Amino acid sequence: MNIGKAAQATGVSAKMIRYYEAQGLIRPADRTEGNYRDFSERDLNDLRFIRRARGLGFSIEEISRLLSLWRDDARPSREVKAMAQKHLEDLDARIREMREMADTLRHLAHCCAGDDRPDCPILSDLAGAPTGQEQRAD
Amino acid sequence: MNIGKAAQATGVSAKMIRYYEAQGLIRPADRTEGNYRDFSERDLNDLRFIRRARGLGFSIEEISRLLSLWRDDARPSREVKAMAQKHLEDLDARIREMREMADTLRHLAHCCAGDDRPDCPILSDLAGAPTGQEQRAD
DNA sequence: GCTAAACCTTCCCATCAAGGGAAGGTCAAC
DNA sequence: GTTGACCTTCCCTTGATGGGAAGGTTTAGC
Repeated sequence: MNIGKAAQATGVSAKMIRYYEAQGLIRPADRTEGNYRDFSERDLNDLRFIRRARGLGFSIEEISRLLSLWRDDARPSREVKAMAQKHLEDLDARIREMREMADTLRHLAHCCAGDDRPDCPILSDLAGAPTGQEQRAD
Repeated sequence: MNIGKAAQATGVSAKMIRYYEAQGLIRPADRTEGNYRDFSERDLNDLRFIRRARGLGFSIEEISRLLSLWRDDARPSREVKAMAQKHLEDLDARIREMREMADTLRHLAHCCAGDDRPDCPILSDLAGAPTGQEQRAD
């Protein structure tokens, strides 16, 4: 199966398949006489695994490790769980940060008249005016 | 005030100050005889504005527009509010995505024994096994 | 069996906001 | 007047992804 069909079958773009190969995430695909990549069913399964792991926000490096664990029949599930929990902490931290941004912004936008006049609490906040809502150093 | 002092005074690194200047976000700073950048109080205020706007997640391009509005005494606050709301939508969308990832991952990690045995619902999910929790195409 | 289109290959470039580091010029303290 | 701390510009790297060029291969139509 050539790269275009493999891309269609897995939902991973041809570009990204080549990139994953270059990064050593997947083994180099077989080649046809004409030097076209030739993907096996197993290759497709790896690509689908990668697509799902990307969908959960794992980095290429983390996915590389997850693939090794997946292929290792003697893996301790402890290791997989530890990776998941570490990634979960990262996600939660980033969500928290973004929620703080969003909450601040929501408050400021709510306080802004949004009309023809220039007075704007959003700009006042960015300019450093105290509002009772700015982030304090804890 | 030279770039090091300006960086300290504003919380924006010297690297980033030069970058913002190169990107046209701030006007080119004055120069001393020795070709050092020389920042005025007004420059510092611009840098602080940028730092706060970055803290709310605005992109360089958006900040460029916000700075123009800030400097324009005749701005309609409507424009600022519209920018804030657009950015807020982006933030909320990204938060939603990440929360879906985190929730899925939390469930999978919760279901994983995390011991010496190889059985692992996290890997099973990534490998495509149905779990009742995977994301469906709506 | 030829031709054109569709596909593949590699290689380089861009994104975005930041940092690293080299080579060389300037300034300040002692 | 030397030394060390600072500044300057320039280029490279990050991470995951896409764009596009130049050129080779395969396939479908005739």
